[in-house]
Amino acid sequence: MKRKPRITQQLERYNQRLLKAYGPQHWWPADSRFEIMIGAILTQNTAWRNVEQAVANLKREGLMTPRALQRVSLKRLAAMVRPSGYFRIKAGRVKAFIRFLMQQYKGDLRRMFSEPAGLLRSKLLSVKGIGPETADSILLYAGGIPIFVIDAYTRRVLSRHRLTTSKVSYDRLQRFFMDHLQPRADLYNEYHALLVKVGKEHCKPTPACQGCPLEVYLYGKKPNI
DNA sequence: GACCAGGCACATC
DNA sequence: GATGTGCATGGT
Repeated sequence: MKRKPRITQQLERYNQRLLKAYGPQHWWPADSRFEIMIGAILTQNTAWRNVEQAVANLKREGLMTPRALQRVSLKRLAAMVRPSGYFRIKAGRVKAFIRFLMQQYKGDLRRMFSEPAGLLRSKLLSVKGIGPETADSILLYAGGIPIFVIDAYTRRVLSRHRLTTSKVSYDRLQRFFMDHLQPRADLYNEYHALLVKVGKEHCKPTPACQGCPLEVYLYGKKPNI
């Protein structure tokens, strides 16, 4: 059996360390695929606890369905998502996504996710307010499609460990993971969630590396990309 | 009060 | 392609 490339071994070692330290994260926390997609928009550059309040508002008001969100006024929607910040922007983004979902797939998620993944990704990216991270979160966490999600934590953890440079592009960093790991949705799901976890615990802007499960000897010397 | 949080669009060079 | 700015709430 062929020996695995060094980077693959290193990325797998990181995953094993994090899994051992924190256990499965069971992402995405939501009651439905639709709720995951709305949450993906609302959590843009925002702490998840704030999103929880906005999501709770929507559910309490019976708005967590494509039809209901299609009908609700922009003003009322903005009031509902207010706790998640950027509330006027995000209300517009949710509306834009709902328009896309209704026009392209008649609000049917099964129809949406039966599209070829690459085509669906590019269509999602064409919706105003859906960028690479939000699109990939929808594909991976709502669609179960094996695509690696990159976020600010992923960047910070890897660059602090000198696996990558700090300003590597989204697409390159995503390719870095996907070129060296098996294309498995369950693996990508947990790995990304664990990177967020260790980011929250230890890889803050001001490092708190004491007790981090990714110990110092795992640090590389030269960035791979 | 400062800083941060599971981005994105848009203007400008 | 890189860099800068506006968008906004809520917790530490």
